[in-house]
Amino acid sequence: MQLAELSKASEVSAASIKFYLRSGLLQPGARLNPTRAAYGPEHLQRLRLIQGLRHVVGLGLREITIVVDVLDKADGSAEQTLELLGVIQSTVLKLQGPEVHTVEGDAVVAELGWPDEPSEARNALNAHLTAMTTAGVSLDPGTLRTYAAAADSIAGLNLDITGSKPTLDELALTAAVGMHMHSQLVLKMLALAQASHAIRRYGGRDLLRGTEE
Amino acid sequence: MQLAELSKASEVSAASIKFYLRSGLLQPGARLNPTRAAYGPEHLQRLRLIQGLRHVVGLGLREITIVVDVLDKADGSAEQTLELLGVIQSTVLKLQGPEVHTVEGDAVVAELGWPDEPSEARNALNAHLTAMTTAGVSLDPGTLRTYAAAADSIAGLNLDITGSKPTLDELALTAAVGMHMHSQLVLKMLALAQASHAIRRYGGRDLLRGTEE
DNA sequence: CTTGTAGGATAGGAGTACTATCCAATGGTT
DNA sequence: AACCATTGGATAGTACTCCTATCCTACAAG
Repeated sequence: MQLAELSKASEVSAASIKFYLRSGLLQPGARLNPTRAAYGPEHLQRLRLIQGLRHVVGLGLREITIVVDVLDKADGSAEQTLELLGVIQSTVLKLQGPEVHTVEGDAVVAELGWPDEPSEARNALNAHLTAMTTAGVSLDPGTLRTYAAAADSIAGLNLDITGSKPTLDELALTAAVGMHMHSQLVLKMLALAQASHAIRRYGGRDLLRGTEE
Repeated sequence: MQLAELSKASEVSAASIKFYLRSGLLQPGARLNPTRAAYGPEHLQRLRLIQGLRHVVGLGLREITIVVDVLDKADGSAEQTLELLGVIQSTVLKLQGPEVHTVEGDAVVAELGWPDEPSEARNALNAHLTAMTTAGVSLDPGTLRTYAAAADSIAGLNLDITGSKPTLDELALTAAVGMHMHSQLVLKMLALAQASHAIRRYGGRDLLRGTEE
């Protein structure tokens, strides 16, 4: 498979593929001669990963680069898979900061029997809980526990699916897209709940059809 | 309050305030004479709304413009408050599309006794459920119901807080920030859950501390 | 009457993600 | 063996967003 074919198969323009090659997002193909290179299915998969992270999850190229760099170093061992998931999480969460602790966060971890170890994700949760309190966004412990329980079951399912020996690219994509989709689902659910409560409270009829500009 | 003071109070540079004025995000101040204008608390609040939508929720200026345009037309009546909430939701959800229906979505609405009316939010939920199915992201009905119940209680609290006659700017900010914060909370919870499951499964110790590049 | 700051307008800059163009080498076709 | 479209590599340019810097004039306080 050469560039033009790869472009057609992936629905990414040849110019963009070249750009990704230059940016290091895509590994160079096997060189056939000084002016030709062959690409394989792994390149197609990588392009799918890039497109998914870019357009579904909404990551920037710099963040995607971080993920693919780990992918390119990984060999599929358990350790590296774990590290990969960690990097994906850090990247999707877009967070790095000092270690933070919250009683609520620790309570959730203890309650669900999650391993009590520091991680980027745990820190992100604690930092976010702090931020929510600071911003004055209400959150009762029951809701937090509800989220945690839901997350617990989803995470199990997610890893089950991705556990059937997919490529690391697929694992990465599934993990990132899954987290993002669920998070967005909650956003939409909240909007609908808010709309529903608002209709009850303010008693509108069909005022929520949107902007009819 | 003149420009310099407003800038100091809001922590937004004078140049940016001028830019927002030009963009119509901020109403012009009361003109004292051809080269001077006075700004009031409402301008400060508007700036806080802009900053929150911009940097917390991550909206673009075009989207923020849509929200403030509605705010500037609204008078605080129930109808307009409802419309405002609808616009905020449409904007935060970044969605417009054809009407979609899903059995799961309808089931949730029926189950929680939400008003069975079409809305942007409801459509967004249905569209998203469809997208999740298409993307192969697993979601069992129990989890969906869990989210819905959580959203239901949060929405109630949210409107209670915002119900104590705040300004419309505050209402808008609270609604948008609240939705976004909860959605991000779930994202972080999912990451932590996934990390925890992965540690159990792949048996790492402290491999999730992140990218130690 | 001077001087400094406000406010307005215009242009410029930084970041991101491509996209278009050019070019020499090549390989398939004739 | 000659030809010509294509490939891949490199460079520069584009489109968009969100500001930021500069310049200018008027006015208000001293």
